[in-house]
Amino acid sequence: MKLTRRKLEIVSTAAKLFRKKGYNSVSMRDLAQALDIKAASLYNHISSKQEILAIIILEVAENFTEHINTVFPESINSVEKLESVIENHIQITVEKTDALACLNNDWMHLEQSDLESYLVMRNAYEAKMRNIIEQGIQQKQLQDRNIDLVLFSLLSTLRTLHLWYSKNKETSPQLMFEEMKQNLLHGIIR
Amino acid sequence: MKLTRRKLEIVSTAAKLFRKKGYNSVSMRDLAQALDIKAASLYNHISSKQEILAIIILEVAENFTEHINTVFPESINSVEKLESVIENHIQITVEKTDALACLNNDWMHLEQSDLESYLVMRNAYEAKMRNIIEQGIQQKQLQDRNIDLVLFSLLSTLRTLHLWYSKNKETSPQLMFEEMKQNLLHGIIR
DNA sequence: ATTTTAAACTAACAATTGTTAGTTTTGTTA
DNA sequence: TAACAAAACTAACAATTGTTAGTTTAAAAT
Repeated sequence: MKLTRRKLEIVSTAAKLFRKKGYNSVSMRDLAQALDIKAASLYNHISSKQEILAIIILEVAENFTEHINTVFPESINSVEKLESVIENHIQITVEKTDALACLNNDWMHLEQSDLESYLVMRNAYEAKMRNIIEQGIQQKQLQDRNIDLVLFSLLSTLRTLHLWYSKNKETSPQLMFEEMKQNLLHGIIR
Repeated sequence: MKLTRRKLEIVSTAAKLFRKKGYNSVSMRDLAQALDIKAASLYNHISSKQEILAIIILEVAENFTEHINTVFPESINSVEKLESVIENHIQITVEKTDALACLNNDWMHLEQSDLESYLVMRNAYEAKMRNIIEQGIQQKQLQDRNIDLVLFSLLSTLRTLHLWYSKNKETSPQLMFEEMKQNLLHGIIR
């Protein structure tokens, strides 16, 4: 089934609902009501509830994958790479807030090959981030710390930034970028 | 209903399951099966599924509340206060991993007065953290940044540290504390 | 004007949900 | 041993779940 305009409406409405209550707490009747139609009518456009979740999550996951691949092979220094990653996370946070929240909260409800695809992408992403950090430590641009905890410190904040943004939508991406670069890379102590 | 030993077994088993799949994806039959009894037997010990969730979440929330109240009035400097908060988050992460994950993922499925209690505690906690950061900026111990984003940068990582810890259970709390203090307060750049 | 297509509808299904009622088993105390 | 309490059981309930079949309506193409 291809992505018609109506199907995209369904998917983005679903993302909004899934985000608030979680995939399993939103029934097809809830979703239909939000679109002012009956539940059965949804099946003219989508093949299953699962398909909706997969579309939402895999699209964002692919965005992350694409970006990390553009930044990875270049020989710019690792701090610039990290800045580019931060910028990308902010952009996705701003442009695809609901879908990003779904990815974070409901990825474990994906099934079979979709779950598989997601995990492959996530693992590859983290491995590449890890490489950037390792490179930074080797080149003495980053502090010599526990790599996994550095990686987690960065990603945990970047991945959940949508929680902050949804309550502060007036904030410009530029400001968020400058502030987060400081907080994450330089810390908060004077 | 008071907390007997059996009831605690039920609650902690539930926390483990809720954590993996989310509150609404764990049925009372799932929970019963994990305890090797029938679903109806659970009701000899608990009054509802909701009660289980409330016990899990409110207990952890009270732990955080108690700690921030011990650290708040003292006149130690704000960086030491932040270090104490970090230490407390790590301790709860290590000692109550499952319950903490439930709190993070499923608080929105609390109902009525339990949801109210949770939100009151969470708001109070964030307000006190905010005060500490404000004090730190005034006293020139912290960088003069967007306070809300500084607050979020700290809390987002501390709140989700259980995700890292559950895959790295051999790590000592001491090491985690030292590394996270560095990452969060001093940043990662050399 | 007629046909075709898209997208809604009603009605129903089988499965699963949290929970209750009433009963039996188990282990402890009188 | 008899009595009691704790904790399991079986059976069932009403509500909700995702989904299907078949039908009607509205819009677009011929």
